[in-house]
Amino acid sequence: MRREFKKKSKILLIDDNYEHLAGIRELLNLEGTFDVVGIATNVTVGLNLIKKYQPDIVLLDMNMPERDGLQGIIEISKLDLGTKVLALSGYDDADLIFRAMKIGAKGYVLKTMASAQLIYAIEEVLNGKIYLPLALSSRFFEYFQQTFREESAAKENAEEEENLLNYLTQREEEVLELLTQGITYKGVANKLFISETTVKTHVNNIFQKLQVNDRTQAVLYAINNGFLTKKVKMAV
Amino acid sequence: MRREFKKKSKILLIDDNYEHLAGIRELLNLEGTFDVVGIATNVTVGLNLIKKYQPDIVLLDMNMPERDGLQGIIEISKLDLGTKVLALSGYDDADLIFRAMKIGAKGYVLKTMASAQLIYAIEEVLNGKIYLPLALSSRFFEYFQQTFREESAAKENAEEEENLLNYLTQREEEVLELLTQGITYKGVANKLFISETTVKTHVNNIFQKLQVNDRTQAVLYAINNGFLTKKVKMAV
DNA sequence: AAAGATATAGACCATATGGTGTATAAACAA
DNA sequence: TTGTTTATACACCATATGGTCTATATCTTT
Repeated sequence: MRREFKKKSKILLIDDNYEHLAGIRELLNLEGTFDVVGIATNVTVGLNLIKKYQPDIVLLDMNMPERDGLQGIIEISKLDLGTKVLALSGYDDADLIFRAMKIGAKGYVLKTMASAQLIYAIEEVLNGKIYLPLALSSRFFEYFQQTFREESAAKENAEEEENLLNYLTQREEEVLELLTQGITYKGVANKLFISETTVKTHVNNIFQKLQVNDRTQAVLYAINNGFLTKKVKMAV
Repeated sequence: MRREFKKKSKILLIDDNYEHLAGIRELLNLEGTFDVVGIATNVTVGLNLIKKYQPDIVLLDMNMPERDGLQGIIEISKLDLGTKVLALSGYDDADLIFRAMKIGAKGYVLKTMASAQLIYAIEEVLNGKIYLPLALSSRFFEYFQQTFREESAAKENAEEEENLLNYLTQREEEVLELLTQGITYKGVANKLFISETTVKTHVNNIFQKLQVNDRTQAVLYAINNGFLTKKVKMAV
């Protein structure tokens, strides 16, 4: 009796176009190294099949009515079965690609692409890689950079204009930090082991420096000018 | 006299390794379709050459001391000459790739890659495309998805646990919105054409519903629970 | 018709907050 | 040594804020 050394990878297909669904199944069966454990024409059915058969990878059509592909990716990842999702779509819509990749698709291929490329994509994803064809990654990056361009432009402006927070002394920063937590003067005094009047003095100085005239505005200024993020800031 | 129909693309090279610099220059000169207008071993000199020669594309080494590659990309884009930047690096450091692409590099290639691939990358970028070799885009996406995984996990939690903001009435929301702008009760009263005591009543109800006991905490709750972003929220 | 939710508004009181001025000790810079 | 900055602290006072209760007019829902 022959032992099977290489277990076939379990694949599940979800696509509202049944013709296409059947076509891919044929293709994958012919290929021989895959085991198509199920097909579904909508996400709801697909999810049940995934729970039942626990496929290694799901080929998921993005352009479906009702619960669409993006939602599908989210639902599948919520199942927490480690199922990999390879997104399929008829169009190279940059926004769709971006969102799909962002929420965790392991790859994205067009239906118009050669079957060999689909097979390759599936294999790459099964090997734990993320696969996005050059043509699509190009679209992705345009969108990606455009998205961040505005963001960084805004951030730059914010950093260009002088930040009044820089004038605060060490102690004043500590006080302000506590204020941004909604703590009362008395509370601040206790936390810092100083008297309440001292806190008031610091607070007044903070108001002067930030050119505001009450707590709320000071807190808002701090939040809007990166006071909190300074300490946490990702190096992205 | 022969007319030149295809103008050679102007290229500038920046790399602190002179050997490598000279090597690439040779390669590009042999290729014949490029015109290497300058080479520099640091960003400062490079910037000056860019201003002088206005190259179409800059090959920029990422791993340089002092003003490094990332900073270089930023500086170049600040010149606002539309100069395209192709990042060069010895390593496939995911973080570096991610950051370079984020701040606008048009491509990223490894020094170890075949010269044909470098030429191809340059041509793609010159044609207005963004080029990231499959091996690198794969690294990029791993990092990209990881970065967003935590973010979306946090967001999901925030949305799962019931948001006390949902209990606010229309009017209370209006009042809260004004509070988040640091406006005083009297100010709110004037803006909404109601009496100050009415504002106080609303505010007290808001405190009850949000389970806080002062303005600052209410504002913080609102900010931390997407009160403001609800209206602006990008669909990213 | 009755009950409930909402927006309005007042009284009363306690406390928190903000404004201004003054003062002292320590650390530091000119 | 003198002047500056910083952290500390208090007095005094005005106003803003918050807590609780009551009350009315609409409007909706049952």
